[in-house]
Amino acid sequence: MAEQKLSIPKGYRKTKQREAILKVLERAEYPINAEQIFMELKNRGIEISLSTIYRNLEMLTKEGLVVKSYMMNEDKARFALPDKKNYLVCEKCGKIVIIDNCPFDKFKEELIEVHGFDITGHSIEVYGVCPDCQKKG
Amino acid sequence: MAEQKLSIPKGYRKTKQREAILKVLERAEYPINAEQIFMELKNRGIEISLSTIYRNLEMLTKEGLVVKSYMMNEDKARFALPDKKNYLVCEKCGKIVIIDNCPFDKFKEELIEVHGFDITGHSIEVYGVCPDCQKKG
DNA sequence: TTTCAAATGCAAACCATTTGCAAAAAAATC
DNA sequence: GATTTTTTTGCAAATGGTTTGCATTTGAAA
Ligand SMILES: [Mn+2]
Ligand SMILES: [Mn+2]
Ligand SMILES: [Zn+2]
Ligand SMILES: [Zn+2]
Repeated sequence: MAEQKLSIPKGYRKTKQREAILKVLERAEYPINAEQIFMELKNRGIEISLSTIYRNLEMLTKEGLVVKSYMMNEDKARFALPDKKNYLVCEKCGKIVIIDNCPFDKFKEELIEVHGFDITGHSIEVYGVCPDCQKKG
Repeated sequence: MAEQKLSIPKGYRKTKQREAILKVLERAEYPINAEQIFMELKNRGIEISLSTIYRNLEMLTKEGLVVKSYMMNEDKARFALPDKKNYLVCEKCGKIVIIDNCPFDKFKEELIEVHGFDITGHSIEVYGVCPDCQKKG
């Protein structure tokens, strides 16, 4: 179950900004937004602009290395590595807890047992290709 | 399995705009955004402003009558009645199909069987109160 | 009715995100 | 390793969904 090291996708140049963003996402424990990445890098003394962060997040998302998501009562997008895309959010304090095993293989009761959350709701989005589009190739 | 008619929450006034918004949400087959509600009402000759729509959607969401969500590659929020908050989205054409039974009680395979989608991914968000906050009351 | 808080419409403000463009940096080529 | 080519970056300005201030209208209580 070793963490596979992330690398910049083929066809894209290796820049210190790009690598720094990936490193922050790797170390993050849950989805974070562009501004948080910006701050984290600023704290580490790494020069970067917000637009560069946005441009890279867009690229990484398009390439499938990163997953974009939105949370209730937030108007900013969050980004995370795919293994951190399913999570529990506390309505009160905003605490985020990653769900390690795919929720599709579990039940609500089990989530309650494992995390101790009092679950009040959830939202699920499933992506795929509909029958019509499958036919159209 | 009769659809329970939506009504304006206690403490809020009954206005034609408020009722019109609720009616649009009731008739909608899947989550829609503020602009779509605006257009729908305009087509029906109902006078309303976008800000009134936003203000009401915020109130309805806060009161739990409506659920807000975001979709991939869209920078607008969508709103729907709670029974339409779980759905399948086609990555190719954007078609939205409501998942009638709580996905937590099903498996991916069943979704494939029922809807014929080729499922490529999903994201799940669970809301609740964490153990710490439960203790704090 | 009269009264008054709540709701609306309009325009302006907000703010996360995007974009144009010139300069800087990376990879390719010589 | 210098030169050329292409990508990437930074900055500032633009974008666009959403929010907000305020004067006016409306709902419902009295
Ligand atoms: Mn459900
Ligand atoms: Mn926006
Ligand atoms: Zn909490
Ligand atoms: Zn499709």
